[in-house]
Amino acid sequence: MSAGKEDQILRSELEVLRDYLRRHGMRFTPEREAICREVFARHDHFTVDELYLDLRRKRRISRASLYRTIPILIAAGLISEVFTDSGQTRYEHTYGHEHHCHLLCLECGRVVEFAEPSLKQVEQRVAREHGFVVRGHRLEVHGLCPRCQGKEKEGRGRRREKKKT
Amino acid sequence: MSAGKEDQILRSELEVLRDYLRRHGMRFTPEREAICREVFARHDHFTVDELYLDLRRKRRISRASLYRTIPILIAAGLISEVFTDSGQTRYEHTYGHEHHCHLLCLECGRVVEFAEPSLKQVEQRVAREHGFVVRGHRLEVHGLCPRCQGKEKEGRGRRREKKKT
DNA sequence: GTAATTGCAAACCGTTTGCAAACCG
DNA sequence: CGGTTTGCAAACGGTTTGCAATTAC
Repeated sequence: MSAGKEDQILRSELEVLRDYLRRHGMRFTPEREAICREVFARHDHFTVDELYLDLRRKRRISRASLYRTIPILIAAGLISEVFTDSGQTRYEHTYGHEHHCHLLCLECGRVVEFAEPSLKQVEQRVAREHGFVVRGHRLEVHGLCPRCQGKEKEGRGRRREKKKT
Repeated sequence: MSAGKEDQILRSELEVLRDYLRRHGMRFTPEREAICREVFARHDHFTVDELYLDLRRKRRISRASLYRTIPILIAAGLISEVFTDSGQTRYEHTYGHEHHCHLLCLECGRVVEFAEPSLKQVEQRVAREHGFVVRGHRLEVHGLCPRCQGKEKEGRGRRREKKKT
């Protein structure tokens, strides 16, 4: 991703967004600004619906705007999809942060972030070998967290939970 | 995963399935057998629907049986989810195969598999540091394949295609 | 002014589920 | 036989989309 360039002044996420929009003939609207602010205000792995409910408390906004804005934030290098959890995609803001990987508990869904610098070299090697230009990577390590070891259900993993209305 | 244990006689996937089912008080039905065979007959990253359409040509089967059987095959260590592509989950059979990672073209969806033995150590280190028991990992490297470099649309990636009926 | 964007509601589509009939052990 | 599994069709739920009204530039 384009983040994490050290020795370089970091523009604010809003500037990045504004620039991206301008360069693409798109408009910098209050909705897009609010969504971007909200995304950088939280420091978790959020779903579109969580974002929607929080934003909704502060202003008028529709889910459609969220669904239409998320891909823009991704293309602008501000956020990325981190993983899919019971059918819903989870995102995190990445602009200005070191790249990191995720350790996931298969039983309870707990997430631990960790750095793995060696993956940069893996990226390079693979890209060279296959003629790709690399844009990024995603590493998930799956396992059982301390609390969930032993009480393992020997089953088919977490089921999708019913929506809590 | 439980695959890839060298110096050990490899049971056939059907035996593995039969054992798993018996140990769990479930039945070895012709449907489950057919699904398992089909999964090991193909060597690609398939969606449930692709599997369904192919199986359908050979025998009577319902989508529901597929959706109910896939989690069993996963729990039995025969297949795994590889990635999500325009909203659909793609799987591959993994039993009896060395673990590998995937290099994905963001533009056309092309997939290249590659081995990365060093990830075993990464798994171990992270697991130790956080007290997890590791079950496996998934590494995706994202980029542009040779054909798609340059013609890059500077956009929001591939859109979900309409179903081809 | 005018093309882009928003909100709404309906459509979409992959997946899950209730139920009666079929069937494995 | 009895509890599992199947197929069907309907339900679910996250995401996308058509459209008229609104708005950034």
